[in-house]
Amino acid sequence: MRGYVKYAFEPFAVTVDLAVLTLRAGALHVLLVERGQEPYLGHWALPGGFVLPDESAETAARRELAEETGLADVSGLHLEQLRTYSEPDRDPRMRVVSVAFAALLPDAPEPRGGGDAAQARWLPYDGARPLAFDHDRILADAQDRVGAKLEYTCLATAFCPPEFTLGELQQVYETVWGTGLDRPNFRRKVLATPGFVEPVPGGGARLTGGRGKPAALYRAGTATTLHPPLLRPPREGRSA
Amino acid sequence: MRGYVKYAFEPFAVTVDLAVLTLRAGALHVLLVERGQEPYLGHWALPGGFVLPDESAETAARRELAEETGLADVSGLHLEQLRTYSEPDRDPRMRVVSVAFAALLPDAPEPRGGGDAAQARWLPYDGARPLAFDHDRILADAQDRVGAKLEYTCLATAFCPPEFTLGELQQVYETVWGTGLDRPNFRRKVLATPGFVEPVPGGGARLTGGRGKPAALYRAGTATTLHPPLLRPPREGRSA
DNA sequence: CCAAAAGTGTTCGATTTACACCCATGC
DNA sequence: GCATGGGTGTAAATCGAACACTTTTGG
Repeated sequence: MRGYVKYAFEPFAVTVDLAVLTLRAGALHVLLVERGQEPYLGHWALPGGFVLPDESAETAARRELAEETGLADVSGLHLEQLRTYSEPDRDPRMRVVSVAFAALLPDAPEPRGGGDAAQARWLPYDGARPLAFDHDRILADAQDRVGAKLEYTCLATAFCPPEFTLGELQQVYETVWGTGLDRPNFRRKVLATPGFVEPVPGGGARLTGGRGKPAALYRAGTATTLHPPLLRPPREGRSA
Repeated sequence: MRGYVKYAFEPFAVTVDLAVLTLRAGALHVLLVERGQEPYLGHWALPGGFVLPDESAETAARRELAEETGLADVSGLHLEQLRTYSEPDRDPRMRVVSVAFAALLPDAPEPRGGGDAAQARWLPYDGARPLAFDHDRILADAQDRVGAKLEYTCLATAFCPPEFTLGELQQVYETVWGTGLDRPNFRRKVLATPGFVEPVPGGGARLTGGRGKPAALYRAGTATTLHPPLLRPPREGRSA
């Protein structure tokens, strides 16, 4: 039956592509690199690269994440496999199967070009289209997935620094979903979910808008799923 | 930067693995093949095979599904990418990256060995462990995913024949979740979701248990997501 | 004092749950 | 008749959206 002889089948190159998302100035931003060669010369693309012979896709993704962001420690960042893109014609040069990942960053230091020659930059989520290859699709899939997971997981804290206010957490939801939320109700839902957030021991507080009452600080809790879920407000235009 | 020269990097074999699930006699069953060679000789494994040079992983998965089940038409079956498994040591012979899929079947005809030599068989979900390679993990991931998607999508109808009763639909939920559901409430929730199911035009009915009132027949509707979701009853043992 | 942001309380209606009850069929 | 499974009704509890209100800060 299945011949496992090396090279009996056309070999595939296996790469990872990263949709690295963060929040800057209240807007969703993506880490992109400008292509310096054909095809898609001059287009923006998702950062990524080959999976090395002794790496899993996850390992390769975290290595690329460190290289492209220039961050010293990426071990705490949220990195999650999205899906694999394997259309035969997705790279015109050869057969490339790409495992796509979504990564979520709390703050957004301007990336320092790491090992790679191409400089990476943060761009607004809606800017810079069309991207190279099928990266528009990958990026859209990443945003879909993240938006959906905010509903029933504690993923939102991955966008926040180690200590954050409930207002900042709410902004994550509002920015990714593109909707407004009622602050009192949001607060209650979050605090009613055990393990979602926990108050910082000292009971610290921080001034957010320069004015107003300082907000209490929280840390991410240990829970990973949300019961009950924090559902997106239903889009208008129901077929009632 | 990235050298795209063929064979500049160790090539990977790319395969698909299928977790084909169905309901038989009120229990979840999986399609498995018995391995006829080392490694894992004699162990059960998920069906699967190589992605051919001109195929996407999705195309390869549907081809394998047809071959292994022996079904004439697999075009209507639910097939969904799960994730990709790429640990360097997952196959002791060579580097194999596998894109895993979950497939859902309504009924369970005993598989006729298709193009492949190894005979495929339906086994109860909990039987036949441990499976070959990392297939235990893949299968567990498939069940997790399916169980979760029942909550907020119309996926349950993928386990049902073209015409089904609400009792049968409820059994899908109960079997996959391993819990009991209140029939009157289940019925109302399903019917209150527009596009989940629609009554069969003639208004047919079918006797289910040999006794009792014949149940009305429904078809799968056009909706794909459930609003509001049909949440799993919370496991006992909350930290109240 | 005013504006702004955090935090608390309260109301009202929708949704969920739990259970009682009626209907149609085979034996 | 009675067991079995389908289908309807309903009251109580719960949840969630909406919004008024108080608190704490900077100007």
